[in-house]
Amino acid sequence: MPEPDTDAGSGPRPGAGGTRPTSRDVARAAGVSQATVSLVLGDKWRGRVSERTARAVRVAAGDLGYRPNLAARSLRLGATRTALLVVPALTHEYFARVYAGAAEVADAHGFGVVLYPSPAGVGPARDPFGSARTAIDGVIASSMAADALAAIGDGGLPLVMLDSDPDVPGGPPTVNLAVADGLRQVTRHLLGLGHRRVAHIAADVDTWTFRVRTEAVTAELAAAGLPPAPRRLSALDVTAARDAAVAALTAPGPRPTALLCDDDILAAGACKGARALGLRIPQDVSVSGFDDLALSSALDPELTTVRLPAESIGRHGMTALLALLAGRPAPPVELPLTLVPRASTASAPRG
Amino acid sequence: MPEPDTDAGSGPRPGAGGTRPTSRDVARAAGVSQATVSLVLGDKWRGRVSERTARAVRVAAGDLGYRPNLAARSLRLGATRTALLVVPALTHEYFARVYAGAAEVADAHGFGVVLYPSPAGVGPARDPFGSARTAIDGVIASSMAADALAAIGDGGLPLVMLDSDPDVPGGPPTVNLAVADGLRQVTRHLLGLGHRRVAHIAADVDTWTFRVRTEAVTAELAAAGLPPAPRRLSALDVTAARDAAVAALTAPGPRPTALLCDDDILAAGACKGARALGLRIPQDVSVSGFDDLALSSALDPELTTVRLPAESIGRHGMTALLALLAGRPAPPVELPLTLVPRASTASAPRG
DNA sequence: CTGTTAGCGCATTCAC
DNA sequence: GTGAATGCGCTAACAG
Repeated sequence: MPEPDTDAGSGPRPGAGGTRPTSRDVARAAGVSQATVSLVLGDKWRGRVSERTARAVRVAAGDLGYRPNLAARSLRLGATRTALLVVPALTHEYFARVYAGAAEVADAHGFGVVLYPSPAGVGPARDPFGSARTAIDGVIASSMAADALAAIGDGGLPLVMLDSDPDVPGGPPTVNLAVADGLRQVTRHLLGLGHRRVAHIAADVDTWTFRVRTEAVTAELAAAGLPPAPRRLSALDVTAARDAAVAALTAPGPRPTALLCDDDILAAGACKGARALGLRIPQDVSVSGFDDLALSSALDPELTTVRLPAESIGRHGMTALLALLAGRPAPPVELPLTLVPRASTASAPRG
Repeated sequence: MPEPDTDAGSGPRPGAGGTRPTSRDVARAAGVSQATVSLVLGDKWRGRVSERTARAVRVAAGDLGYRPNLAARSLRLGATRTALLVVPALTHEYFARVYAGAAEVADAHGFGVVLYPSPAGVGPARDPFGSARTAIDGVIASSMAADALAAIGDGGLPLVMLDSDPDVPGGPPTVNLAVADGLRQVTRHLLGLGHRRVAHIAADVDTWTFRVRTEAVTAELAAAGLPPAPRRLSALDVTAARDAAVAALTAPGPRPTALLCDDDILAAGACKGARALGLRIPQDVSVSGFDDLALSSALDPELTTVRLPAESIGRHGMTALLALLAGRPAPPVELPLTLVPRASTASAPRG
């Protein structure tokens, strides 16, 4: 046990064991009333409390280690200044970055963000108030499946959707990535390198973001006068992607010269699959990813991929939610994506 | 203003726009008093409320879509049933899994978990109540630097440390990984393959978990009668690790035949470095990681690494915190680690 | 300029 | 077995 810290002059113990100091304690210590304390610490005393008193209050509060009781404040205000960020998988680097962005602007506005990892993307999310049981002022939902939305939206809470279908008529405000454009960029990149036989390794996940990817690839190939890419569905893990890539590369007919993958994880699997068949990347087959995860530059060769402004979408999402909470409208946003060409794609082999 | 309720048979709107129903509304709807509602929904009406009344209450509550106001409940109970999980980096898969484990047992006990990503591991964490401003009953801190702990520990809140020095005298309860043993296993694995010149690519991070790794490697090599491994410090990213590996492999003297890395990320960089020098893995040089991230099997060849029971440590951490909150002691825990031999390590080349 | 008063929604005594 | 009263800590009205 450490000695009690120097109970010399400095006053009562800061965060010590017993009970936490209340605003009344601060008031007593400063020789003022509770209301004054509230005003001073709430930063709304411009012309109502004397400078001297204000300082006294702050000193007393600091001395006592006073922390306002959030529960009481929330109860009184009817708001918690807390937003819930619902993500399909916390394990994914992308969502961590979305969180960081959201938390940043939240913080600047005195808001907090708590995470609710919706179980496995599948099925309607369980009660968000079970796991992240904080009282919540609003919800930001990222990349959610359609039905999962229902469980959330029903909460009657202000809602912002990230990376989700913006064309739902009465739907919530959305902040989106220009996913379609991103895939157009990849497709054009591959076409520009002379690839004519491109296989699409697609994520087997039924969310807007992945549906759009398939459409974009198809449309862009059609625009170039090419037949639709043979498509292989794969779960979002390396092993499944590996198998999908092997299947794509060994299918009857001429072998694809490029594997366009919905995601960096899939691309990692695709690389393994190609190599397992003795194919070199990018000389024999080009592979492209999507997301620009740390993974994409950990691989060898580094992945050509598309950078997603994850923090930015988080920031915009929180900004939109704040607008909603303030009764202002939140116009839809679409953020541009940039192609990051690296070593995993090269000119199509001749023949 | 909505009409007073009960105009149509089915009753008032569930989660509709206006105001949320309170327990008093439920009481009125069920024709009982507020106290009865509280008892029924709090599941403590064993012999105090009649079965019929209880059902009526539950029906009314369901009908109205009643949700207890957490703020009010917390205020009354003096506890929030919420724990704060402090992690140095949310972007890391490991912490996501720790969270999942903690959330699981929390959920089973009616607790919630909110995350606080302590900025960049460096410097004392900023006020945890700024970002995750929920009221908190206790804190679980994972893999924190020593000084960051201070800011947290001062909160006077019950605290459990994960993956941190268990030998601090008056320190908080700890739940630990047998990190030292894990590195001993790796070291022995390499020695068993005939490697005698092992370089250590170490994380340039001053936390307990990494200090222990270095000590364990050193001790194990000494036990085998070998000189200490040449050590290269690297930031926890692929590029830095690549450079460190190149430096290690091109240092004067005989070339190391194995790179023992503190972490899978470092190992990924090490692989790139080795390959950049024209060395094959594992024929020319073996590389080992630590963590068993998804990355480790995305690489080619797959990494020999050590699996960390991340979910388990999260579960144990929450369990310990619950014990603390219940006034019970939380005995220290140490979880075993298992070596996962894969393709990135092989017999030392002769010569 | 400052103090007094009231009430947010809930869980809990204590009467009945 | 049930209802009426009380207070958690805070902030927003008003009164001085």
